[in-house]
Amino acid sequence: MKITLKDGSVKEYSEKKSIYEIACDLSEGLGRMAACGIVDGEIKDLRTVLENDCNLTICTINDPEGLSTLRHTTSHVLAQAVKKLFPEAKLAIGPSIDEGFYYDFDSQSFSREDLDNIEAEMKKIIKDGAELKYFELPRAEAIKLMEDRNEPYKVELINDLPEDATISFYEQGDGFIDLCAGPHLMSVKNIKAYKLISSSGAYWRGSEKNAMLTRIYGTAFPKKDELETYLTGLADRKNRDHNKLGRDMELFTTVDVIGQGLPLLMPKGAKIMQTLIRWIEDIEDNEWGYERTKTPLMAKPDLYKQSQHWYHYKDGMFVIADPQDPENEDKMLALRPMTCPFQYYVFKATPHSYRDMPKRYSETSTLFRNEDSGEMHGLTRVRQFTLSEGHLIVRPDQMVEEFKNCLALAKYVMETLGVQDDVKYRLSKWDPNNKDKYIGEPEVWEQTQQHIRDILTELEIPFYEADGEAAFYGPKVDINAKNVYGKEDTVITVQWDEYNAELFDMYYIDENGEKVRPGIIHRSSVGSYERSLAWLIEKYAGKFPTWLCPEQVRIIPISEKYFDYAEEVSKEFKKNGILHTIDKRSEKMGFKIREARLDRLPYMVIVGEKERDDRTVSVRSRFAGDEGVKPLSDFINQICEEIRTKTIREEVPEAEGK
RNA sequence: GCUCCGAUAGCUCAGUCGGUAGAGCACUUCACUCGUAAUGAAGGGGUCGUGUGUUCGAGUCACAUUCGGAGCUCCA
Repeated sequence: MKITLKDGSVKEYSEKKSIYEIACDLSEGLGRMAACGIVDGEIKDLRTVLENDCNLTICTINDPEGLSTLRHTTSHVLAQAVKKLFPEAKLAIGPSIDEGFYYDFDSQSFSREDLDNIEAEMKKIIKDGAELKYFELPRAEAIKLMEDRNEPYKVELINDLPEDATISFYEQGDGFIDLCAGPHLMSVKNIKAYKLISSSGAYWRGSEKNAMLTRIYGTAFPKKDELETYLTGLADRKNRDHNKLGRDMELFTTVDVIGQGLPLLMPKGAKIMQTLIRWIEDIEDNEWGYERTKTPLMAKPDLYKQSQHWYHYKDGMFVIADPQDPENEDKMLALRPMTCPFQYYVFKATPHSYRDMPKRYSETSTLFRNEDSGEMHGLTRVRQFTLSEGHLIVRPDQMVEEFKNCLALAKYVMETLGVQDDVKYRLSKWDPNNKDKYIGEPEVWEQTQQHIRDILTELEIPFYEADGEAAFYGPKVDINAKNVYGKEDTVITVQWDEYNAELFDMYYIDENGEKVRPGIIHRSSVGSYERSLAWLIEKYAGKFPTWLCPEQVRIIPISEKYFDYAEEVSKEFKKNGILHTIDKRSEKMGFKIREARLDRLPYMVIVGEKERDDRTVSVRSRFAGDEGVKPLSDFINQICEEIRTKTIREEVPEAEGK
């Protein structure tokens, strides 16, 4: 057989050989480092025996495929260690994931101390350096083996495998056997750097109807220093956690008697949000053709019944009963969980000619959703939030163009905020296997999904597709960003809706005087302001671009002798809309500078005798350190320009401090 | 909603075997009037998240509850 290698060279063998044997044949080092193979594009275990001509890439633990093999094998070592220390634990599954691996057990929960003990046990196992042995069994024997070993979850997994599936196992060390499709390293001795990160609960097979298992998360790397780098990075990332930093910086707080998911924005956080809201409202109305609406925060249930939300999300709504007549549904009100139907009724209030289309409505809209108690997180998932929520009522021939415009607005907003490279676009589709969750016809879903696919392709926006992520009335583009914990949040969404115009009997009059159903685009431009603020805190680690800072300059008088001049400077700043304070505390300048730095201020101006006499300021910034003495008017021009253009100046890290 | 962890001064945290609460920073006052990352001194501040129980006695033990955190599940 002829084996074509990655570099294009061809190796010929007269008899069949395993990938491992070929790796060893190529070089002893490669044999030692090999983790898995890619045969004609498919990832294969090293033990796979090749008989026919094929393309073969041999991956080491330094390749992405090899790294996940390493992690997968580490998860087996973890399972072996857990079985040794906690023989009662039942094995569930243990795959490699993005940044490591996990293994689920049906067992007691594990404390940090338990994890440390398990890690120590893993060390012993690795030191023993067992080989992993691969074997296959017919279904009945496989089930028997797992039943004998009292592993009910494995039995269930085998039972659910398709008729023709190969049922494979790996055995290592003193009789540890796991049902597993592989691939795996040849031996556990190649595991050099690993760490158990945390333990938590996870549902068996990802369904809340099933038992809660105990999951252990861990990670593994080819080398110790790579592991160290990862762990340090993990800690650094958590230092940016908006939920910690936002509280430290006095942007928001929570109060137990106010309730879960109801953060209070403090003056600095509220100022940032005000800056964002004013900006978005201005550009939407003045540059992107939107009209503003202001609609009620609550409505009768009838409205949500008409929109179908009542039937899909009643449990997630705050319903207010009439105190005089609490049982009477006709007198109830529900706080709005979205603005869609309110803006539909704005559209319906007047007749519309085809000439006046599209109508683009936007509202800075406060919404209420009764999220389950475990779902709330900082500012990213809350029970009351504010969305730049818009609905475009569009002629069918305008849908594609307007959808593109919505994506363009989202892109412009992200570019201005400097976050455009941190997002992934997702085409969120319906789930053809779960039709109850969605309204409408399969053909319409397929068609609209294809429209969106075409648009993204034409705009050359990289995207991925996901089933079951659509809104119940239509597919959407979700723009997602990772938070510091590596979880994806949807920050902006643009949705294609073919159904609500029908539900709400919306129409416009075409050139023949006929009533025509419009299409609807649901969209946001920064998404939820709370979530966007969280995103920005984490993106900039609290060091916001100047235009967003709640305090842009701090005036630092060298002593109280210069307070008068500081006030004069302050007056000039105020005239120019520059957000600032004067630090009048009886402290040394060095102390005040240190505090201003720790407060992450973009600018400090120091005023003393020289500055007062010359009407100058001595400027120190987060970006360039000591910027020297400038005429006051020059500094004002400079910072006003920076704020007006929303410039994101590059940070120059200073040697000292945090 | 589920599993687990946590809550002590404004913040970060210590508090041993159950014996009546402690540090640093912050805050207030006073002195100093200062030139690019911490001036010095004095002082105030806590019914230990809340409730119930065990106990002669609870920050410490038990139960409940609220809030916070991680993960799972969910997210119009």
